[in-house]
Amino acid sequence: MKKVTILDIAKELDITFSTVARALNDHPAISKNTKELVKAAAERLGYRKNKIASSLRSGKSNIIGVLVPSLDVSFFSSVVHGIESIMNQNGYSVLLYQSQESYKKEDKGIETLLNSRVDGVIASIAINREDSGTYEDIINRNIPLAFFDRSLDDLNAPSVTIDDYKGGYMATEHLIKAGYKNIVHITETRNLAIFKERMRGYKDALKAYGLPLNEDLILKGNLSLDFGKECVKNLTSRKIPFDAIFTLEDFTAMGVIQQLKVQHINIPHEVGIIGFANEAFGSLVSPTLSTIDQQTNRMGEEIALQFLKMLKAGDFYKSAPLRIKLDPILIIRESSQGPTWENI
Amino acid sequence: MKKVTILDIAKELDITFSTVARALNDHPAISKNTKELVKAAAERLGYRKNKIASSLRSGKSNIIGVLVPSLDVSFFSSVVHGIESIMNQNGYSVLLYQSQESYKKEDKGIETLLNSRVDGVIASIAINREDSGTYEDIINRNIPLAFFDRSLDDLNAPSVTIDDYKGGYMATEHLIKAGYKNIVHITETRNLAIFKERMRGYKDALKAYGLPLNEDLILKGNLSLDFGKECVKNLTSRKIPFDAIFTLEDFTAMGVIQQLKVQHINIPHEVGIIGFANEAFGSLVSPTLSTIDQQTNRMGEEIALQFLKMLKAGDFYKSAPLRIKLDPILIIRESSQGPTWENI
DNA sequence: GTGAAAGCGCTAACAC
DNA sequence: GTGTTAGCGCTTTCAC
Repeated sequence: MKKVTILDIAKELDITFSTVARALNDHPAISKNTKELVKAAAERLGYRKNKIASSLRSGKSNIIGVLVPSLDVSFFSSVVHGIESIMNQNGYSVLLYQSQESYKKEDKGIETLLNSRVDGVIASIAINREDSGTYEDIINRNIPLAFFDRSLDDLNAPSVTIDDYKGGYMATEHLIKAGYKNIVHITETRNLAIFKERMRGYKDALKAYGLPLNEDLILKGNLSLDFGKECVKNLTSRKIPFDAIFTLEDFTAMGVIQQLKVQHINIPHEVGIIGFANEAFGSLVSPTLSTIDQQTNRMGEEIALQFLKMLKAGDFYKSAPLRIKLDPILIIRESSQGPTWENI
Repeated sequence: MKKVTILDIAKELDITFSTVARALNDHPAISKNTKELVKAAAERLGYRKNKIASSLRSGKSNIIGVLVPSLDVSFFSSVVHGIESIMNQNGYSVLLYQSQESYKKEDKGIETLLNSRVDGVIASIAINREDSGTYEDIINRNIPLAFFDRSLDDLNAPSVTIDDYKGGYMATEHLIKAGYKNIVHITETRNLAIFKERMRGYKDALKAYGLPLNEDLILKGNLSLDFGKECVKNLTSRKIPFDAIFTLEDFTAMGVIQQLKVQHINIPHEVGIIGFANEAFGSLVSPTLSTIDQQTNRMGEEIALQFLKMLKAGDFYKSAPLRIKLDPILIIRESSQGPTWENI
């Protein structure tokens, strides 16, 4: 099939290509009759508008760049799912880039997106990012930028995150109310605001309920199922008393559960557990895992809608950026039903 | 920041813009000295190549379209993860489109990708697609097309799938060898080759081991956790004897497990179970779920590499398309350890 | 209501 | 080794 342009349609109908262009774009000054003729001819010839040419000329690509650490993490793929759905409904396409949790690849990604002349960028930063670096380029070029979940708050860009502080607080408060007293928190060594916030929530909840803050009960490492196991081994071998664990995310919690089972420590009666993120497996494992839901789909949709507003508004960095914090949702399952044996 | 073009660099250095263009593209005929000067100036002025302009002129966008049902399904997000990683390493970007399992949205997606002048399309078809429809447009335009997992074999396009027949056979064979005799298969009503193949494998394995094929033991519905539960209720209420279940995918298997537990039927001694897909939760649930791994990351990488070959080769539809079938991997866990109580 | 013409920022063929 | 020139297929301003 030969590629057909508006010129071919123009020749076919013996009118000029500018009339064709206008007809195809539903320009008001074109008669209904002409429009119909043009559209019929376009269909007949198998015409497809060349978006590249129109982007070059108009300066708008109708593409937005989405930069995430990795689609292999369900949290991100779920948010991207939401973003693409909404963007798609509004006439935008999504150009995807994964940083693989490396700020270097992230910088390369921003460069690629910028070169591709995306109309905007939605991003969630890599775990090892130290400075705002290349992100500033986006702002300097006056291209809309928005963050979700992991944001750079120094930059004047809007963001949609969940309230991690509140999530940490809720999780800890739930354990306290369930009757647990020596609550361990497992967190990350690496420097990411969301994890710090969760820990801050943990600490404040303890304080609010008059429980002592014991630094021995805060364990730091690199999140993973195995790290969860290690933590349990570590605590028990050091004979540190504890009756509940709040982990920074669900996989670590799962490691904790597995190791406790190995050591025949009853969940939830001897040790209560709550994770964070509401991974799919939480409702399927035994005992089912209490957790904090992050409203991933809602986050994707919310950031996309926010972004569309920005695009319409035009002046992206004039006013203070909107920072939306979604409420985390406490999901209580079997793993934190309370130490009912404690009175024995 | 004003947008800077090769013309600005040319003025700055008092040379012509074509020299600048060549220098930036590392053209061999340009002196090392000039190249360095140009690159330094580009850096200094904050130049970014306008990919849109270069795509328009060269006819290559260096973007490939990826069309999948939904990123909310871990199988697809995992494959897309692999595709993007490889493409990215080879200088291509990924334009993402989700069909949401609707062939209408899929058609719209193909149109969008074609309009965006992607250099190729990698797709996995929607579950309700009946004809090859718009996919033919891609081929007619001589744009490389490749499928993964769910393909349209009528079209002359390469594909990477797993050998679903073999997977079905392996799963069934495993149950037989473990000692189960009355093996149920739960499959889909909707018409998708991959599910039919799994069933064909099931049937052939029974035959190969001299077990009778009982149509009562083949249940059809819409895959879901709830459907798994229903199947168990259905079988037990109709008092149909069975001692193992092979489900078309893991979530359905999970429903089966949950319902068997409710009815206090022991797994794996009274009933053995194997799923399909190796979802993340399989190793975390209790009992851990035997399943068939689909090599998702490998599939993504394989299809991407295959695709890059196509792009280099140039003549996309001249020869018979390569259809790569990856071997499924049997993963044996607790849920199918065999009916050791049967001898009691 | 339609036509004419310019130009978006590059690539690449042809000069010298 | 570098300059000249002609588009790629649209959008958009200015005519009439």
